[in-house]
Amino acid sequence: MTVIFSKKCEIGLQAVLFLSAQEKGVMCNAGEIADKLDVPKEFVSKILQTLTSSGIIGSKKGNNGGFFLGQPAEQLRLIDIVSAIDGLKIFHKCVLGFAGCNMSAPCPVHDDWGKLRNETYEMLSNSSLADLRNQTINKINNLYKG
Amino acid sequence: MTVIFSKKCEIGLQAVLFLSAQEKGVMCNAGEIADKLDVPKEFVSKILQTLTSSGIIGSKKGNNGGFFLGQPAEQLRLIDIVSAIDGLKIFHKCVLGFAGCNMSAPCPVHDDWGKLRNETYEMLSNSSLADLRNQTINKINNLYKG
DNA sequence: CAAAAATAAGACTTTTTTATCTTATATGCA
DNA sequence: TGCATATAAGATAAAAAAGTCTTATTTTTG
Repeated sequence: MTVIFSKKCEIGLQAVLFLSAQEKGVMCNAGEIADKLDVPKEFVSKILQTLTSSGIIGSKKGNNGGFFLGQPAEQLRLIDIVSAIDGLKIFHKCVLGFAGCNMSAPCPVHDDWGKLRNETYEMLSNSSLADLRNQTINKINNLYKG
Repeated sequence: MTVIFSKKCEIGLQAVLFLSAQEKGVMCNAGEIADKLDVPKEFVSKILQTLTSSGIIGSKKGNNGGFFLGQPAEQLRLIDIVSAIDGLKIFHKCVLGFAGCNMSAPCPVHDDWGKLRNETYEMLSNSSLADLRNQTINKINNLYKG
């Protein structure tokens, strides 16, 4: 079980962070990304296709091709990747799973979770990939391969 | 996709809250709970078995049997149900899915998520089902059946 | 122009999760 | 005692998610 995001989304987030840590203009192929993140190449490849079609990353076919950020790092946020892969439903659903959870019929943690959910959303949307770059580079350079 | 908890866990939480909203000594059978929560009887029944074996709820077989809280509502917390069904791993994993995420190699949201994760844990563990009772009763009386 | 290397696309397989079915066992009551 | 009605338990089925494979297409380079 993942924490909040699906496996696909986690890998998508990691892959885009990986790309954002590269020097501008540098392209990475699927094999390289898969190797660094320690996930199957075909799987990461498929996820990157999704992100390509939504414009978050760009791709170039053929020899010496690969993937790269599709927009300036200043304009990309983690929430954009989440939105493209898992969608934003989790930011509107009751954490206890009650179907009709709203202000007039709130679940016992409705307000508490509402606050935490908003803060989670902010965590993913208030910083651009450019803002996160130093931490991202540090993480990418210390990837753990078990 | 669920928010944080598996479907089983969500239904387990809802079912236990449902039981905690009953008058003391009142027993509910699986059919009744399934009907109110709008989920299959056999599914809720199976989840209740898990919770029975972990002592969170009690059960009585036979005619007029059913399920009931296995401990005083003052001693039960939402985190106990989560722990019994999904486990507590999600409170130790990186939200972006990085394998070796720790203080010396933190992901770009390591600290932010750490704080939110702790507050989520507190949300689920600082109140007993007794503390939540009024809100729970209100919710149970306003269950939405789509 | 041909070969090599890369992504694109979609079919397919496997694994996990969710849901259902069946049989056994326990309880209460006529 | 026998029947109706519960849960218990485990097998099975269905659905969803994760992962793999194959073929097509594109691009660079010799």
